[in-house]
Amino acid sequence: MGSGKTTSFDIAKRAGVSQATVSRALRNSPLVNPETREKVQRIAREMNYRVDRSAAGLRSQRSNTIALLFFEDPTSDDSQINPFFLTLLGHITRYATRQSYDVLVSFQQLSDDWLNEYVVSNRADGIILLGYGDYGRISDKLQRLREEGLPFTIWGATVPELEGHAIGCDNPRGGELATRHLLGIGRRRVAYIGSASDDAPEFKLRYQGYCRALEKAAIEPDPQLLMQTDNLELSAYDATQKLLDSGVEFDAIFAASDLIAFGVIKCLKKNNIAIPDQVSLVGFDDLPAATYFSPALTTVRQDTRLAAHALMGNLLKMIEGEDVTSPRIPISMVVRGSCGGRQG
Amino acid sequence: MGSGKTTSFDIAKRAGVSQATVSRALRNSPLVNPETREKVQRIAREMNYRVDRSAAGLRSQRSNTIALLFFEDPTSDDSQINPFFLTLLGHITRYATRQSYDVLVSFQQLSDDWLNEYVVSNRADGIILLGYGDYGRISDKLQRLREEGLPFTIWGATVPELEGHAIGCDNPRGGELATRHLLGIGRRRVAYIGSASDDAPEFKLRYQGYCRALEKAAIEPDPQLLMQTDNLELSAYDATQKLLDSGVEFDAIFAASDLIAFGVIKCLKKNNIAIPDQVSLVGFDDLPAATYFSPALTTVRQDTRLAAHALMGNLLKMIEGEDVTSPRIPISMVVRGSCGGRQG
DNA sequence: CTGAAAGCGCTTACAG
DNA sequence: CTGAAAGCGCTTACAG
Repeated sequence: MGSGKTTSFDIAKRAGVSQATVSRALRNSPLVNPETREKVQRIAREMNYRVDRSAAGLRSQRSNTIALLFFEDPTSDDSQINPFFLTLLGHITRYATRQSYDVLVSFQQLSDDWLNEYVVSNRADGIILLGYGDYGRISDKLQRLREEGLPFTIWGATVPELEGHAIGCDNPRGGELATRHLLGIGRRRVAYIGSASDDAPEFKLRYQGYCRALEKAAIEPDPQLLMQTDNLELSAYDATQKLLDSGVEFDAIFAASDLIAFGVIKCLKKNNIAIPDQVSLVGFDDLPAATYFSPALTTVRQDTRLAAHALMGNLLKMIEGEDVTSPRIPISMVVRGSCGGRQG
Repeated sequence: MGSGKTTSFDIAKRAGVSQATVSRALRNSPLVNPETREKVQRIAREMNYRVDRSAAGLRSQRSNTIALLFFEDPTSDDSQINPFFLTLLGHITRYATRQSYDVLVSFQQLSDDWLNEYVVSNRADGIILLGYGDYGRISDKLQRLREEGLPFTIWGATVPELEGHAIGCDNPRGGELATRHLLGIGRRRVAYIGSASDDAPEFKLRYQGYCRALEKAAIEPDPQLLMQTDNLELSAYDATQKLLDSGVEFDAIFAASDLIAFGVIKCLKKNNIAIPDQVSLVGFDDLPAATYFSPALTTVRQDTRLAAHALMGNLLKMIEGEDVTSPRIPISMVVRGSCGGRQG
């Protein structure tokens, strides 16, 4: 037995072939004779042999690993990850496993040097970036990554500069659908709670969709009905309170995300404002928790499974050196009780 | 410049030292002269150099990576991961980063061969197992891992056979606290919804705590008030309906987890049973979503940060060959509106 | 279809 | 404190 770990040489000796043949057989190379392959694989199984990933990675210059980086808002405490990205994590990981890729997970600050940290060190063949962040601050980095040809995809607004890299849903249409739904049940004073700035492109696009729906209904967007907030439940709670305190009248709210909608609901309840009787509400994301409230939250669903597959699919193509384009991830309205109207 | 990637030899040439010295300097070896170290590190920074992880891993036989394996219930669809473990994921990942470890995430079936897959292949130096599973089916595997000396920790009941490996909270005390709280506000017919079988040791322990609290109050546990269900919202919904249909009277429910409590709430609401007026409810875990319901859920909180640190801390000790013991993770009651009584 | 050989880029005894 | 050398366990031209 010896004391060392089992290597491909041990398998080779036992199988009566060369070590190179063992390597080929285990990787199902078509070069190797089927019978030889079977024999080698059987012996490898019997000896509980596993290819050493470090050795394979060093020689082939491929880690067969992708890094999944979550951007953290430094303002949020460290306990909560945005549930939307967590759903993505599940789909991405399963998809990766099916493609024989490992997934490395890490939380990063926007300012960190993840650019080199992962790909240059051969820890990962490519990276997926997740998180609503201050895009302005990372766009330089993304351009550099792009120029250096490092494979990466990112969840966000599908801007032309990041064609193929950026994957997102049709945010303007989502915003328009949500707002049109509120108008369709007779609401006229629809507030928007969420970001509408360049720092958060996807939210800005949702806001633009909101404006478009209003304009199509011949309603002028009222700046007093725009309450900017970042994507946190607590911030949304405060923003809602501010809207209430302003005394501006409104009969509906389009929350730019479900997380924001949750903060809105808590604040309206606190102020004894009835949903949907006094105020109708639509969110965005369709988090599992959207059904926990009474009434349950009407929201815009993004297809997270397709999103995950696009993020991984494009990344793997880039790793293979293929060309990619940015798909638009489908969205759909999920009507529950928080709007009232036709659905009661 | 050349076309190849930057290696430690390139740094060595530029710094006028040997490649071995570069290696030492970058790893902050005390063997190297401070000035030499500074110089080497500066040049490495300038050249954007990163140590190749595969090469380092191959040579040192250390991956500096831990694998985080989630057991999936094959019955659940692939979208939802138990939020409790997701919280653990966050804490574990951050802790690992601070210790310069990478975290590999994967979803596994209980039956998979993760035993060899990760550690033997040198993909990870140790593994953390997460998931309420059918312990009976993996206890053999865990014993084998243990005998082979492969480093692993697991979230679960702290049984003597897995001393040091298993990390869990004081489940019996949690069950007892929850039940005592319900008795304290005057409830006498307390149902238990959740598993009470050997397949799910932590839930069984919570059930035992429930029984103990009842017995201390001179109440005989009523088998009719025990509704077994696995740890899914939908299953819990069905179990609650079954309890209702049975016609057995009850004035309180101890749900073995928050996820189960969520299913209970939905079912009680559907049946127009008022919480807490007609039925008081306590959960277990204190998921973020516990505050989304009206009334908010009273529950038993587990300190997930300490849990994560214990899982990682013990694992790292095992990797270093040190001895470990299983700590008990602290719990506490979080009283919200779902019980009524003193807190209203 | 198979084998002998080279070499991926490090870390770590060993020697000084 | 530093350097020359070995070697970790593979994959992959190259030759047959």
